[in-house]
Amino acid sequence: MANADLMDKLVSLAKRRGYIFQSSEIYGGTGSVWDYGPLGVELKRNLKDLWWSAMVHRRDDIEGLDAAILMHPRVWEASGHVEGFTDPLIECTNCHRRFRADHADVQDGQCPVCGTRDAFTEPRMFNLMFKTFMGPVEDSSATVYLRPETAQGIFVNFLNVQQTARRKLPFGIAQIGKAFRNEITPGNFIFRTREFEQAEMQFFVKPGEDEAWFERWMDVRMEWHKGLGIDPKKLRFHEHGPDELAHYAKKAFDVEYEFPFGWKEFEGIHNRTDFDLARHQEYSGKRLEYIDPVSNERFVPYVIETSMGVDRAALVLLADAYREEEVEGEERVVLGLDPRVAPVKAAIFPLVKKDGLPEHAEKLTMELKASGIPSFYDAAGSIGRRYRRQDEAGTPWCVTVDGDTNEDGTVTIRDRDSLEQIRVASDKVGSWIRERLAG
RNA sequence: GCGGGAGUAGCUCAGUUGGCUAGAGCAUCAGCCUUCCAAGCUGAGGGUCGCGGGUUCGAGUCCCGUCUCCCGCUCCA
Repeated sequence: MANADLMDKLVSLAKRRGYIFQSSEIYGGTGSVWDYGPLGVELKRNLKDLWWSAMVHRRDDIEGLDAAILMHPRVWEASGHVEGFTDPLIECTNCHRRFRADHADVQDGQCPVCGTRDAFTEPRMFNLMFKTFMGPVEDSSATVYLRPETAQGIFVNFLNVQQTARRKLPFGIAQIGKAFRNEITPGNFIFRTREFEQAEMQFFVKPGEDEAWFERWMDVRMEWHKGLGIDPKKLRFHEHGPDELAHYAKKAFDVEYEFPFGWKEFEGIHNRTDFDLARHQEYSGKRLEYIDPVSNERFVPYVIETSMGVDRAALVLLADAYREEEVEGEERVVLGLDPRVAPVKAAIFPLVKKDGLPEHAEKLTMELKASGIPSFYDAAGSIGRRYRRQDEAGTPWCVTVDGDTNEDGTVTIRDRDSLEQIRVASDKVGSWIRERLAG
């Protein structure tokens, strides 16, 4: 399958099945903003819940946080985003390429691409931060930014969390939330969007221990991704060279996935050193030091950051799960999602619409839903058609109520991937599914 | 923002030099049929042809404007 086609098919399937819609579609759509539909929101929630479980609930060294999107404007001066996120760009009026005006290769007035001299436009400032106004009056004194990263909410709360949670180093603070960037070049579906969600963890360590923790978090995060069933051959690390490093980072590794449009980052692991805390200390005038309770040593901690793009990770799951295959001469489209992230866990069918089978199947559906297993009842069309619908939606198990159910109380559970069918007592379906979700 | 491409049903598209009430396949829904992998039959719903203006007896089609999307231009989660 051609890769370009794969993205088109993914976008199409995502819309057809209710995973992802373009924002404000009835008005013609809004570029690079997407809405998650009934199935998409479940996928994304499952993904975030798994992350939170792994990073917060199942660890004893990380606290959670949910900081506000709007922050004091000075935060972004301290963080370097007011300066670092503003690029003076010039454009060659001959070939229409754009360049950073402060880069050396355009200082002589010659376009490095087409060679035309003195054909540049005046520099224009592109700030990647969204601005809005705090309060009813649109006055510059009330200008605030939509956060371009969630991390700063963690840094400004470092002492609050450390003290209230009575934490000793090393420990981390985790948070999931929206961030906003006025990207010049958004695109590739939900890969680069102007509104996006991050799942971030900032791990505070003693300076000198940062290198070792960096390595450990690289391992932890890569193992986590593999644990979601993502094809290991399509996962790799990419180390940032000196030119690529963000203004806050001393060392950075990307977790990359081989998307249909190439290897691209969907999580970053950064050694942010003491840059952020030190800058906030400087700009706020407040001490942001950690005092070691044993040695009474004072220092500004170093920070190891793991920052996952939730939307990108969702795209990884979708792209990795998508496959087309043949079953008995017929083509089927399957979203082979891990059952833990699959929006619907079980679809319940009456084999035929008579003999009380629909009533039995509806009752079973409600019982499963009541027990917390997202389930879906479907009686429309042939059994094969219903299997195909669920394959495409990513549902791992289909449960069919048939004539034998009336005799012995068993139903057929059909596995999406192996296509194996087994008989299970109707009242044991819930526990059968729960076992597999846990394992 | 600049260059290029494109807007007709949920999706993929057709629609002649302007000319009947804008069509097809798939999908969806209802009914029939059907005892485990997209069978079949009958029927239904769904479109102000992106939007606005103009030319014309008549515009999906021609003209002008406008909006939006997609692709490319050191952006990073």
